[in-house]
Amino acid sequence: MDKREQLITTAFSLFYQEGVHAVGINRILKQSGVAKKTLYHHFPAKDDLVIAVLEFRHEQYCQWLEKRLTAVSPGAEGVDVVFTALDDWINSRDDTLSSFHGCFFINVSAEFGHHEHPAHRRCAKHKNWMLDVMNKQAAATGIRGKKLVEVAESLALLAEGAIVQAYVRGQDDAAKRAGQAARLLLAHYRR
Amino acid sequence: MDKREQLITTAFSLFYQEGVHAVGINRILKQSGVAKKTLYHHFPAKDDLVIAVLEFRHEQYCQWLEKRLTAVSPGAEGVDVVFTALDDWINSRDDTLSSFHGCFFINVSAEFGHHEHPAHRRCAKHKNWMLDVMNKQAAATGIRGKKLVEVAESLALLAEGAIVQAYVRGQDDAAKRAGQAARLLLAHYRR
DNA sequence: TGGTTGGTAGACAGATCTGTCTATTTCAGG
DNA sequence: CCTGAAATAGACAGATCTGTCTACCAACCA
Repeated sequence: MDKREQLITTAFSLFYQEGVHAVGINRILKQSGVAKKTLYHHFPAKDDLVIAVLEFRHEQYCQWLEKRLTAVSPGAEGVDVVFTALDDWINSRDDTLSSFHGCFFINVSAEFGHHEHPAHRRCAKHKNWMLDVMNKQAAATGIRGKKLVEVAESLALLAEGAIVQAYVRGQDDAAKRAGQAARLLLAHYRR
Repeated sequence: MDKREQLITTAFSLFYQEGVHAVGINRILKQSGVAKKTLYHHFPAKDDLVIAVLEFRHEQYCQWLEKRLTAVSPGAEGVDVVFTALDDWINSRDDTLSSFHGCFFINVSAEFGHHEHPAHRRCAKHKNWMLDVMNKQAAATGIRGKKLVEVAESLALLAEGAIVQAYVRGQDDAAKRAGQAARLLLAHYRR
């Protein structure tokens, strides 16, 4: 594996488990077996590594979810797939996305409070993508216009809430509950 | 104001805006005008100050929400009040809870990743309380048994999701959308 | 063959952070 | 009036963290 890639994956696993500010550069170097000079050859500063890690995780997450979505046709069934996927992730039944430690993007947002910070911005972009996924699925059920926006945002809200509840309270059936509510909402909007 | 209290409120405003790990003891001391010895007289270590700050915020938050809830009778109306309260908070129309920077408890959870850590535990406790509020409101509508658990958890999920979306994506109408979905869900469960 | 590129090991500078300690002050209660 | 508790300013120790720099190595390609 490329040294750059090695740094990113090691940094991700440490950042995800312990937080960005709690993990020093030296620990990443030691665990990845990469020299400090090499790190600073690839990244001007730690913050740039953080951005690269966010990019990496986003890519990983997209591929994971989209792969699961290809198994079914878009629409109500797709929405179900999203919530079962979340459920598998939360309960660590799917090892594609490491052991569950909440949403990496929410966690990083919390550490980089200011909205203008590139890291925070990158997190927002991930959440916009998630909303887009919900939008596509909802659109496939035939919902249109203002209702489409409403239902997509509500579905995204439920997904977000499930991840947070599962992380903070350790409630492992949060995604199942969210999926249930999602089905109800979707049925209502389809009338 | 008591020095201890002064430390806690100053620490809260800094922690809330910039994160716990990003704020050093010395900045809290400078801004609050309290001596270092005094801090360590009241708290054995920084972590203990963090716990005290969490306690303070929880108290503040409870009082804020419960005050707003006394204005109406519990039930569907109460649920509405919760979401309008969230909306006012997110859009900083209510200065009881400082300017909106997401949920302090979610943010702190993200920084103290391990579930066994006292700070993380304290955050879970806050979320349990929030669930309890939803439970009481839902119970007042006459819903009982398994359905009560389901609807209360779904409502909590929506509230959580709204706070996160508002924070990470800066979506300021998240609570309105969540309130809308909440009304739908509640109506469905009441049949 | 010789220059460029990517890599290694780790010393080092300089900042910062937590927590301790000294020496001094303020002030309320017995 | 005196004693003890609470507070002050800030030096200091010791750890840690980011980022720089030196000196060296190995591979590749022109």
